[in-house]
Amino acid sequence: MGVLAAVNGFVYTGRIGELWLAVVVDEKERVVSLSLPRRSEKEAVDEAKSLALVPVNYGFRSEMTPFIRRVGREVVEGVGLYLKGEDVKLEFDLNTDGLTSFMRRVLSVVYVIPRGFVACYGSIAEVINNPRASRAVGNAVARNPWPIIVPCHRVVRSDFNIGGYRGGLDMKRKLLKIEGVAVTARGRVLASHYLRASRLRELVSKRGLRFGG
DNA sequence: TCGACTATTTGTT
DNA sequence: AACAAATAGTCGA
Repeated sequence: MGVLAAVNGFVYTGRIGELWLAVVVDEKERVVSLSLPRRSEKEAVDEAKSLALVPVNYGFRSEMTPFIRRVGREVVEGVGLYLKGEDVKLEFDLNTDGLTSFMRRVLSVVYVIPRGFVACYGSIAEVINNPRASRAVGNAVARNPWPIIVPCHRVVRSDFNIGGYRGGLDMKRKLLKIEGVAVTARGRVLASHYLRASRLRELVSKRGLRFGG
């Protein structure tokens, strides 16, 4: 009964080493959502489905077209290479229909945080001209349907604690380490990796709003 | 310096 | 009305 029309889609699953990744791909070959690498296939599937912001009528795997299957495979392979430390560009066609305007602004900023850098929730709030909305930013980032592709693991707390992560703090630490961001034993990132709001704003004006505003 | 705690704050369900 | 991956402040050890 939602305002949003449902789309037809499929869950593609694949292995990354011992782990599983699930990707929801719609009929137009756009990525609706993906899971983080999980220990079981079911866990990954459940997470990917729960992160989808668009209502999806899921079809059987046997009904997947080769094109849809290819998108799923490319996402899994891309994330797999990423976790191996390769500097791959994770650029995919995304279904952004379910994003609220606030999430669009927040994720647009998160999208431009470069590899090897972090920014805090408050800085993002500042950049979207809503300086006191840091907590709401956390709320929005927590529902990011495309973890790793939209690098929400690069968002940390203003006191340099790394903050929370849907995929677990170990995963967040691992991702940051892969990108060359040092995390101390106490779970702090070094200030040298920290992007100030002014620099973040410059990056946004250069790269544009990936998800609109 | 560090934790524990408080008031304040905003978008979403 | 309640929640969340927050923040800035205080206080005591």
